[in-house]
Amino acid sequence: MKIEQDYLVKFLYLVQNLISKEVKFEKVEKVNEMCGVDVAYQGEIGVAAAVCNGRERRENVVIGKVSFPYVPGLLFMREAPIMIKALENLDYDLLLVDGHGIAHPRRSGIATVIGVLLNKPTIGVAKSRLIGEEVVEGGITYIVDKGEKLGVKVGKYYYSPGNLVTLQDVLNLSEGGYPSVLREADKLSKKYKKGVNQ
DNA sequence: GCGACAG
DNA sequence: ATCTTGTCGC
Repeated sequence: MKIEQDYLVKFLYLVQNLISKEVKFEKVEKVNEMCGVDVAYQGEIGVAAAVCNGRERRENVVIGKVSFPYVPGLLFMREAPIMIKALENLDYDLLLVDGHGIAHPRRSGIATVIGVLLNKPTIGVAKSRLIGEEVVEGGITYIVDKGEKLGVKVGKYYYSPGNLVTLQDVLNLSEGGYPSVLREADKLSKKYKKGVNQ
């Protein structure tokens, strides 16, 4: 029972290492439609909300039981499934995910996993640091781990590439403060979680 | 062995 | 993430 857990963690680490090798760093072109996704909880029930702001606002809310526990470094196992469901039928040029991208021990945070699985440009936006140190260079605070610049910290938030974007793209986005689509997704998920029980 | 540790 | 009131400040 305990051995199974150890093997599962080892297996998931291997999967993350493979996913990190699939990441592409390319400049994002023409971001007309941007989308943000977040999850709120009411006990074991997760409420995922995706909000997109393009010519017209589009949003999805998915409610379901989330059984995988929160394990630092393995957040994708808990939230990626319901987040991906919330993203169904939505179209966007850039996706913002609540959590880290490559600023992760195995360069495979939830924004990276989702970006590789969906083959979409993604950026991870987190409220706290998972790894690395903050190094200021030329007025910019970078998230550095083992000599690698993995992302930036702007204000109280940490931004890092998920997939199909460059560090410069991340810098440009972060200059705008906390992204409205994420704020909207957060608000929407918390709004719906209240009506879960009754 | 001792901390750190996305949400 | 969530449990939780008021309170200090722009």
